[in-house]
Amino acid sequence: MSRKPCCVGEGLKKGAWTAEEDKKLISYIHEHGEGGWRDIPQKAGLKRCGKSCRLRWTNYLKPDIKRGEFSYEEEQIIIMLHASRGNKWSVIARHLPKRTDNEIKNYWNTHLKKRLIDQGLDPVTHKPLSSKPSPGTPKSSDFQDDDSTPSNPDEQSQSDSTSAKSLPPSSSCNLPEISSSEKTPKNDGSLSSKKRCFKRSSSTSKLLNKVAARASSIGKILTASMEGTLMSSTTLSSSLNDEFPENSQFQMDQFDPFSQSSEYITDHMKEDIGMNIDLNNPEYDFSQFVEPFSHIEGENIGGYNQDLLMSDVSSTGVDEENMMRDITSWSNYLVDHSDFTYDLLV
DNA sequence: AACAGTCTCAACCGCCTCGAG
DNA sequence: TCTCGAGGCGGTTGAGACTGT
Repeated sequence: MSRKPCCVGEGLKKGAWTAEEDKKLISYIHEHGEGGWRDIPQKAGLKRCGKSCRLRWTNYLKPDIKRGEFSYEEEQIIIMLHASRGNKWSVIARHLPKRTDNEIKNYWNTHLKKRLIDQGLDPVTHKPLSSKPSPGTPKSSDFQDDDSTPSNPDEQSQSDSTSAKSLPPSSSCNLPEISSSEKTPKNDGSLSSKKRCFKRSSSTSKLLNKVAARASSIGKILTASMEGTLMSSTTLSSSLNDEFPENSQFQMDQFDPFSQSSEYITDHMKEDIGMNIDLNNPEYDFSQFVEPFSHIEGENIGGYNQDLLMSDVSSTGVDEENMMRDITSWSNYLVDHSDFTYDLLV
């Protein structure tokens, strides 16, 4: 069955939108609301097709869209979700409110994908590109075996995405602690950029462990969410965006970067928030863990709640178990192979 | 300063899904 | 059940910006 293109029409304009066109579209939607895209161009006095209007609105003009550089947490969420879902940009976008699927897709293609390649990882499978195992390749015991099933059997190219052998990407060059003056997005992934980012400094180990701790935190939250033990609708971001307190266990002088386990770090995260909890206890009510964070005022990039995750998981038919294996392995990897992570990138 | 090569990302294209009739 | 159309989705393109020589 063939269908005529939706945007065929005499005199329809293409290409970049002008400020005048934007103004017309915004004005019309403010007055009449979204929907009925096919009729909008005529009613709004635009020589565009309805589809173009919808895209312009949803991707750029909508008032609650967040623009600009992606935060570290956003990057990690994208990478992890991509590892388990593949190029399901709209699914990934649901976990990053205020970001559009188009923006995430672009960011992946121009930044994150290249970074994975630079690190010797296949951006599709998240496995090493070369058959020869690299010195820091995680021990096989760090990852589950290959009985994982594709997250989406329809996508052969993604068939390995959920493999628990997936190597965790280390996006260390985008660590939030890198000063903004040093962080030149243009050069992400370039050798010079890497060298700049990874001068062996006193903060390197600290940063790597922060990465691992945060990854671990994300993993725990996702785990709890999928298990249904994440009771509150607290946000992920509030637990992740804030720097560790000054007296945190992540202070450099107390830190042995190569002997930490994710459990160690998680334990000290718990100390940081002043709670005595057992995250490894399957009976543990995870809401108690995230509760303190939910009181932190301010940012909310997440809106990363249980309902969202569960609806996402159920709608995509992802293998939750394998996804969590990946996340856990990913965070463990960063801790257990922090020396390799460093060497790889320098 | 000029040119060529590279990068970024807004926008487009075509297919898919879903709901209404 | 089938058809049709609106909206959604992911892949791709290309203009403009940027960088290197």
